[in-house]
Amino acid sequence: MARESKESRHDRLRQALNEDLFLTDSELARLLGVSIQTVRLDRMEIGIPELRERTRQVAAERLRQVRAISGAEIVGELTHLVLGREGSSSLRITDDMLFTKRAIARGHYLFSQANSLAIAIVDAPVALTGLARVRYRRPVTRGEQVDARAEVLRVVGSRHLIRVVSQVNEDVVFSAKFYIVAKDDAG
Amino acid sequence: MARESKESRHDRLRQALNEDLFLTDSELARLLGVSIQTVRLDRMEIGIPELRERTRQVAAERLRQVRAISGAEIVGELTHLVLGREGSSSLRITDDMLFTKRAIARGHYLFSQANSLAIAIVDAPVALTGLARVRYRRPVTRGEQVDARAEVLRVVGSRHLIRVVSQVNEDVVFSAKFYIVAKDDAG
DNA sequence: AGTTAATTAGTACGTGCTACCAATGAGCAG
DNA sequence: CTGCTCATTGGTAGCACGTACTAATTAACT
Repeated sequence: MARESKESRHDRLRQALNEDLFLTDSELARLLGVSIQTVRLDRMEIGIPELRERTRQVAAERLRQVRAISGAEIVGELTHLVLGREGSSSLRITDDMLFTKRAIARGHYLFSQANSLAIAIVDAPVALTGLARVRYRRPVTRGEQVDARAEVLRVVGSRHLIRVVSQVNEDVVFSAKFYIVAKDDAG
Repeated sequence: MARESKESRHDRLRQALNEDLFLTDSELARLLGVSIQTVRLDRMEIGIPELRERTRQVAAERLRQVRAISGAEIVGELTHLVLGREGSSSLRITDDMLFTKRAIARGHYLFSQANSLAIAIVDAPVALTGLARVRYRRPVTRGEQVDARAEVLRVVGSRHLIRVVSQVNEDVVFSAKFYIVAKDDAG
C-alpha cells in the first residue's frame, strides 16, 4: 500500500480545519493518522498558524465586522447627503455578496443599499419602509462598484416618496421607488 | 489619598476590555496600576474569563454567523418547499438585525427573507429578481419569529410571479410580489 | 548499497493562564 | 494599642498548546 502523498494529506488538513477551526495539533495528528511533528511541519509548509493564532485572527476579524455593521446603518458608503432632498452611496460587490455558484450578486444587497440610502435621507428620528417598487435591470458581478443616487420626489405628511437609481459606471442596474414613513421618537 | 474603590476599578477593567478584548492580565495590571494577582482576583469576581477563552468565544460566535450566511442562500430557515409551486421559511429577529437605537428590525431583513424564498421556489439553475413590489405592514421587533409563505401565482415563459406573505403569529407584517426570471446555466 | 525526502521522537523554552499559600498593609471596633 | 478583617501582593507548581531545534528512523528510488 503506497503511502499517501503529502499533497493529499495537506488537503485533508485544510479540510479538517475548515470544518473545525479549534482543532489542536494533537487532535489533527489523530485525525490524519500521523505524528504531531508531521502536523506541525505540514502547518508550517502551507502557512497555517497555530490554534491560538487562528482563533485570534478570526475573533479580530469578527470584531472588525461587528463594528463596521453597528457603525453603519447604511449598506454601502455614503458619499453625499442632503437631508430631506437627496443622497448617494457606493457599494463594491465582494465575494461574500455573491451566489456561491455564480459570480452574480444577490439581489437583496442592491435592495439593502437603496433602502438604507432612502431611509437615511428622511430627516426623522425613525423612518420605516412602507412600500417599495423595485426593478432589477441587469445582474451585477464581482468587483463592480454600484453607485446609488436617491432623490425625494414627494412628501405628504410623514410619507416620503423616494426614487433610487443604482448604476455601474453609466449602466443602470437597479431602480426603485420607496415610500418611507417617518415616525417621531414616541411612535 | 483614599484608595480607589474596588467597584470603580472593576468598571475600569470592564471598560478596558471593552475597548480591547486582547489585553493580557499583565497588560491590564499595568493599565489599572495594580498587581497581576489583583487583576486575576477581579476577573474572577466579575466572571470575566481569561484572554484565550474570551478570544475563543468571539471566534466561535463569528463562525456561527458565517455559516448562517454562506450555508444558506436562504435568509431564514426553510421549512417547506415544493419546487415551482410554494414554500415557506421562518426567521427569528436577533439583535444584529435591529436599528441600534430602536428594537425594530431593518426592513431589508424581511425583504431578504422573502426574496430568497421566492428565488428558492423557482426551479432553475439561476434565478434573478426582475421586479418587486413590497409592502411593510407593521414593524417587527426583537425576538419575534417571522414566518414567510410564498406561492407561485403565474408563470410566463421564464418569468415567475410569486407572492410572499410574512406573518408574526397571525399578524401580517410584510407582503411582496416578485417577478423572478429563471435563467439556464449558460445565461 | 547509497542517497534523499519524509516522518517520528524528544528536549528546551515561551506564553498566559489556574490553583494555591503565605506575607503585608490598611481600616476599624473594642 | 490590640486584635480582627478585607484587600492586595508575592511567589510557586502545574497545565495547555504551542515554537525551535536536534537526532534517529523509515520508505522509496536510482
